[in-house]
Amino acid sequence: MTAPTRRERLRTATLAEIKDAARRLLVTGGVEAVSLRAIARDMGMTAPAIYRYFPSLEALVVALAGDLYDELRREIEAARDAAGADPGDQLVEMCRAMRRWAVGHPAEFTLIFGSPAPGLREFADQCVDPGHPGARFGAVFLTPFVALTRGARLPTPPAELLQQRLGGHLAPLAAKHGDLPIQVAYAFLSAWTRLYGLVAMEVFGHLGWAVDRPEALFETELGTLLAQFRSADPSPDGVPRH
Amino acid sequence: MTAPTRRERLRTATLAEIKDAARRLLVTGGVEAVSLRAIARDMGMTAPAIYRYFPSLEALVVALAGDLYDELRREIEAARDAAGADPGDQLVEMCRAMRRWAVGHPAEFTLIFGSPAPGLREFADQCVDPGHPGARFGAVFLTPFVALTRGARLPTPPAELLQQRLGGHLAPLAAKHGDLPIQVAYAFLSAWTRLYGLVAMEVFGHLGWAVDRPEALFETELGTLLAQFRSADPSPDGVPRH
DNA sequence: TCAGTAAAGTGAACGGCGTTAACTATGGCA
DNA sequence: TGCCATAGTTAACGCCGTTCACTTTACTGA
Repeated sequence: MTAPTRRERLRTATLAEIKDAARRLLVTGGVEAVSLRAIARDMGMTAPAIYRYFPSLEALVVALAGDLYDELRREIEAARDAAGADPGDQLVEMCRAMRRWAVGHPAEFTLIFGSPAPGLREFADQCVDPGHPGARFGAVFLTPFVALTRGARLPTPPAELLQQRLGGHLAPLAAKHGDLPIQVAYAFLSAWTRLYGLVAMEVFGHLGWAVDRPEALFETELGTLLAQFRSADPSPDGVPRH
Repeated sequence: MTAPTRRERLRTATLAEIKDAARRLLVTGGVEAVSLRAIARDMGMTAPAIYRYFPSLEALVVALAGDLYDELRREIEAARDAAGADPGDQLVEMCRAMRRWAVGHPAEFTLIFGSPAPGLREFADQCVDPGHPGARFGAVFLTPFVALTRGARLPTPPAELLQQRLGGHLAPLAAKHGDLPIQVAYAFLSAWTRLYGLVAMEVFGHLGWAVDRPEALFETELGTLLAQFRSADPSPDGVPRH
């Protein structure tokens, strides 16, 4: 690990400046406002110069998306670390941090979790690789979820039924976490899609027809969701009651 | 209601042709492939001519989105009508029709349910108006859901708690369906966000890290979802509790 | 029937975009 | 000192939405 040369320092500084400008444009005008010419204008440069740093606008946007995954993950890790030792508390605070970040950074959330802009479809597909920023993001949720559900009777169909219906189709997940019981895997997926659906609908403006303060719905849903998984309250027959 | 003149007939025909071409471009290249010039090329026209029919490209895309809502609604109504009289069966088939349409028409689904393209944010906001295509779409689900949950003990927090947490924030929904018990309203919203999350994640490619056949997950989730609402466990007097 | 008019469509132009190609300046190294 | 990879420039091509001035076409009323 030798010290970076002057050239290298300049290069990484310019690279960061490009991504900063791109982020600024993303925030103020959405992904369609991110253009090479606008970035270059912001930096006092000309557009073709950016091709020394990224092979295309799409590649730049993909790199930005990777950074955003990492930023969101760090945010959620911080919420987890501030929540104490109970995995249920940790998950609640992580979900809240997720929504808080999404609502506070709608353009960024849209970029990584919305309908994929050109080039981001491939980025999402590569998420099976454990080193992918999205995969590392997801793994953060999995650990406390496993701890929470350990020993709990999960509100899912019985394992045999899941195995029959779903067993052969969880290959991507099993490749990374082969030791996951199928009930836990299914419960995790179910919870994740619920969380995603709620947050995404709010950020995309698809809840306005029903709710005028989505946070209230989120908190309610978070409460019922967690109640289903708390090991203190195992439901006797798999159907949650209140 | 007089017969349409020849001019009017030509006009509506051209209008339909424009939307057809736009739809074709949407399907093959996503919303960013829909351009006035490409549409005009497809029709053997020049781009400015389209301004006789739409004030802008955005307006054209919004009109297309409205048509798509109607198309999806008709598809789902057909599935309901083919499912017999049981509201549970109806809902299952409607959800399946929803996913089938979404997976079969990813670009169209993305346009109306994805992160909003320019101009579609406002379109989504106007969804509070009952005449809005999106509102009419949603209403189709509500009717059998209310029938299904009538007399059932819903797997939600008790009505008092919901009233306290959520009561004041369902104004948009209450404006159209003021007679809806809060437990039913909340259960409907919860179920809808679950369905949305699952289908959207599949269509947007955000499930590839976990599942290689999303339909299996969808069917499993649909089963557990419906099991929660089937009136197999009605309150003793057949009257909804709230 | 025919003049007048409103609608439909054209062509040129403006400024924006991604991208490529040819070219210039410059920092770092043998 | 001389070389050369690197970073940056300008010019250009072909897209794009949109506007404007213009022409063509179809309908209407006297």
